[in-house]
Amino acid sequence: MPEIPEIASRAKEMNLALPGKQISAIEILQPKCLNIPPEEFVEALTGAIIGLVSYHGKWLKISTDKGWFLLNMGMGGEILLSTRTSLPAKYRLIFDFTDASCLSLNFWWFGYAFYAPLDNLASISMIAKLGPNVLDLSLTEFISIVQAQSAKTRVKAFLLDQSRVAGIGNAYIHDILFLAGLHPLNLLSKLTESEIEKLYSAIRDGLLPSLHKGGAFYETDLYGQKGGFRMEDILVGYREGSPCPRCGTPITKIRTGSTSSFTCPECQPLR
DNA sequence: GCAAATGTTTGGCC
DNA sequence: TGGCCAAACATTTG
Repeated sequence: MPEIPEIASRAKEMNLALPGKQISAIEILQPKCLNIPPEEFVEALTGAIIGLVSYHGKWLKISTDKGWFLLNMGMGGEILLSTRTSLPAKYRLIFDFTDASCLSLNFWWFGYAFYAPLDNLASISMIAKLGPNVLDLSLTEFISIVQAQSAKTRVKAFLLDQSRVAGIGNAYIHDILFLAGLHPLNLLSKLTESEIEKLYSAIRDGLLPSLHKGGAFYETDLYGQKGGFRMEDILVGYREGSPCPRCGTPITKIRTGSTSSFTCPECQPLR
């Protein structure tokens, strides 16, 4: 489940390894994940020289001198930098470089690999509609975004809405809400100023430890190494029945709309 | 062996 | 507008 910690880590690794490499060939095994016909995609990026890599929300943005290569890993997968002789068992897309290295991509369910012209990143609506990267916001900016939401917006729905703040997904959100002491279904409009500040801090405290460890254990880096953020580092997420780290009450798994949430019923009361 | 659940995102319906 | 469902169809768990 690639969210900010994994995406930002991958962007950093790619930035150290990819700039300057020239794409010599592109192999597409799953055309469905593209935004344009495979022939056009190959034509657009073959020969391109890679520039800086950045991220916006859950999207990786790889710049090249021939346009943007945009990647959304969906519900998880691998981005591996290796050679043709050591490819992973499964992949859906391979970029070969002129130095004989190659970047293979796999995602195990949904995922997108898009192309956008250099001067028209906005043509990709999925990216154009994204809100600011959640870790880039100042407290003041965060407060004004929160206050701009409608009266009926629930805390969890807000945090997951990529058009408001980008980068939080349904994995790290469990610990973020726990750290903030908020039930996922509480109304955003009922939060006091100090609760909004606490939520702001909780977002950082919930994401930064994993970011600093290269992402979660269930995702791998460009070289196949697992992330350093382990199950033991998770506070309440996926820990149904375990004691709450603060009060000892068993953590419960509840249904919140079409997603699940893990919460401490004592520390995160529904209001 | 089968059913259910799983990180994403969009679009359609009420 | 929000909530809910279905759709893209892989892989793991009970």
